[in-house]
Amino acid sequence: MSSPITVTLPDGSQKSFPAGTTPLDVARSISRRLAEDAIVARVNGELWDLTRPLEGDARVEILTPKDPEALEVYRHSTAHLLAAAVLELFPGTKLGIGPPIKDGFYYDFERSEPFTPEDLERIEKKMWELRDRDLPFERRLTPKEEGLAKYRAMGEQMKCELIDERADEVFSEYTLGPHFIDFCRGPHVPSTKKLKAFKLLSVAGAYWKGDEHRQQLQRIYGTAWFTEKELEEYLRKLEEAKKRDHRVLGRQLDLISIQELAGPGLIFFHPKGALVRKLLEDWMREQYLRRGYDLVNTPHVMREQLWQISGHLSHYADNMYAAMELDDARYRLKPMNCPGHILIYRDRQRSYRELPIRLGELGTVYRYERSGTLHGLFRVRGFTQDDAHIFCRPDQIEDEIVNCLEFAVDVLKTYGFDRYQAEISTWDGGASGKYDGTPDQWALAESALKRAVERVGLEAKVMEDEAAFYGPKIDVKLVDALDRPWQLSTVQFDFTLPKRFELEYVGEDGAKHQPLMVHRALYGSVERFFGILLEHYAGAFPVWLAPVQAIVLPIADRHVEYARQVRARLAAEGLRAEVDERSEKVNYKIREAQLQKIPYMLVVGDREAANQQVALRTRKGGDQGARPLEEVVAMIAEKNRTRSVED
RNA sequence: GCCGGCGUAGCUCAGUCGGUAGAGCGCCUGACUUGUAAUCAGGGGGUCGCGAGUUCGAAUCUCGCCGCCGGCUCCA
Repeated sequence: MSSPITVTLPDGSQKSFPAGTTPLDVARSISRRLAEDAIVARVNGELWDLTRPLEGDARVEILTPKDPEALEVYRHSTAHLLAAAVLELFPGTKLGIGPPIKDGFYYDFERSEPFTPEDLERIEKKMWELRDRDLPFERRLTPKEEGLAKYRAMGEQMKCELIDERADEVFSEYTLGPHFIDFCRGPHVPSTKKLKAFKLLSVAGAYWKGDEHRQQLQRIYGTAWFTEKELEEYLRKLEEAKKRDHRVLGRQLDLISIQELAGPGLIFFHPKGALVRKLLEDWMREQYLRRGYDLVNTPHVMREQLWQISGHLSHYADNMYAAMELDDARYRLKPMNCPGHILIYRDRQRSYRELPIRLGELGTVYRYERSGTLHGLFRVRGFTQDDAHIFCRPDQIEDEIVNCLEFAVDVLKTYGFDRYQAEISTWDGGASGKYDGTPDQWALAESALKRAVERVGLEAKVMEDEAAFYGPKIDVKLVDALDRPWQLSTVQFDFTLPKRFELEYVGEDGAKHQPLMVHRALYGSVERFFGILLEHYAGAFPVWLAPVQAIVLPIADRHVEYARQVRARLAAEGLRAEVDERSEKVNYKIREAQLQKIPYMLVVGDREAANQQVALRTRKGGDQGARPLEEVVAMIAEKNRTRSVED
C-alpha cells in the first residue's frame, strides 16, 4: 500500500503523510524541537519506536521526557546498552532479562566468573564508549522457528525459553552494535546518543525467573535519567537515605543494637530506644482500651500439639524455631499470637451477646527467618506485634473492619504520615483450589472489606489472587519522608482457624454458630515501626517521642545551679530534660545536643539566671533568643501533650 | 538458604611487595570558665571476627566457620 496515510495528532488535527512515514518524521513536521526531545511514540495506543514506519492511518503521539512511559523505554534501552557492553567485554556471557525498574534498570547474565566491582567500572566505561558511537537500536522481525534455531545455536537457552513462552509466530528483536541481539518487544530509543545519564550501581545474585531452584544469575543494577542533573539528584537521595538508615541512626543515637553474641535478628533496646518504644506501646495500649479491645497476655512457649491443631506445624514449620524437649512434651516458641488468643476465646462458652470480642496483645513472636533476609529492625527473628483478633458475628463484620481501618488511619496521622494507600487482596474465585473457606465466606468477607474501604474513604487497589490461603485481607501502605513505600497495617480474615479450633458461640436461636475471625496488626511489628519512624524523622523524633525532650546548657560552672532549677521545672511538667553540667564551651554542648537531635536546648548564663529566663534554641530553627522560663516550659509541655509532629 | 562484597581501637577508617599495627573522633587526667555546631595539653585503649593451614615470619596468602552489607527468595 503506497497510498498516503492520515495521521491524527493528540490535539485532533490530521495530517497526510506518504507511506513509510515514521513517528520521527511526524515529529519533525511539527517542530525541530519536538523531534529532538522525542524518546518514543504512541501509535494507536501502543508504544512504538520513533524509527518504525507507520503501518497505515494512525493516531500518533510523540512522547518526550515529560511522559512516564518515555522514561521506562529509556531505561530499558539503557539495559540493552549494558548488555551490549557486557557481551563486548565478556563474550560468551548468556542473557537473561533486562527490564526497567523504579529509578533504573537491571540486566541478568549467566557467566561462570563473577563480575567484580572493577568489572562494573569497565562495563560502564564501555557503555559510554558505545553510547558515543551513536549506535542505532534496530528492530527486526523473525519467524518464531527460525529465531528459536538461531538463539539455540548461540547457546542462549534462557532466550529460547522466553521465546517459547511468549513469542508470537513472528516476533521482534532488537540489535545494538555488532554483538548484541535480543528477543524483545521494545520499543527503544532510536539510538544510543539519546542516553545521557546513567550509572551502574551494583551486582547481585538473582535466580532465573525468581525461582531458587533454577540457576543463579548475576544481576547488574543501574540507574538512568534523562539529565545529568536528575542523576545527581538521585545519587544525592541515595546518600541521604544512607544517612537516615535506622541502623546508622540507631547506633549514633544510642537507641538499639544487635549483639553478635546473642544472635542475628535479635534486637537490644538501649535506655533511650526502650523509652521511645515504651511511648509507642503506651499509645497503642491506650487506644486498645479506648476502642473496646481487651488486653491479654499469652505464653511465649506452648506445646507442639497446639501448633499441630492450628496448622502452623504443617504450613509454617520452616519459619518456626526448633522444638524444646521438656519432660511432658515438645514445646515451641510462638511464631504467631493467634492460637493463644483463640484459647482464651474458647476457654468458655460464648454468647452472641458478648460479640464482638476483641483480644489484643503486644505479643512477642519468634520466627526463624533465613539468614540472608535479616535487615536491621525491618526483618528480624524476634519481634513484637500489636496483634489483635476479633471474633464476631456476620452482621458485625463490616463495622469491625471499618473500626480497624479508622484505627489504622489514626496511627498514620498520629505519627505524621499523610500519604498512604490500601490494598485489598482477594481470592481467585476458587478456581485453583488453593484457598480455604467457602465461596459464601469469601463473598461476605470481600464485600465487607470493599464496603468498609468506601465508608472510611480510603483509596484502595484490589489485588486479585493475592489473598492468603485462609482469607482475604486489606493492607495499608504508607509513603515516608523519602518517598519510600512501607507495608504497615494489615487486617486479615481467617476462615481456617475457627474451623480447626471449633470456635463457637450460642446464637439468638440457641444453636451453635462459628464466629468470624479477623487478625489485625497496625504497627505490624513494633520493632519495624520503630525503624520506619527513625528513618522517617531522620532521628529527630517529635517532642512527645524524643527520649530527651530538652537539655539545659549552663554557660559556665556558676550557672549549673540555675540550670538544675530549670530542669526541675521541666521535670515537674512531666518533661524529660537533662542538664549538661560538663565544663565545656557552649558551642561544644550545642553541637552534641544537635547531633543527638534533642528538640530544645535551653542555654542559661548570667542574664537568664537573673531574670528567670532561658535562651531557647531549637534543633531546626537555631537560636530563638531569651524567653521567660515559664513561657518556654508551657510551650514544650503543650507540644508534648498534643503529640505535635511539628517542631 | 543462594550469589557477590566486607570484617583492623568504643565509632569512622588508613595499613604498599607477607617483616608481629596507625589516624581522627570518643574515653580518662589536667588546665581553661566559656554566649549558640568541636578549647588546649597529656594519657590509656587492639588475641587485626573465630579456627585451621602455607611460611623462618600472616592484619596481609589458602580453607572452614561466624557476623555484617547489596541483592535473589520470603515477609510483620
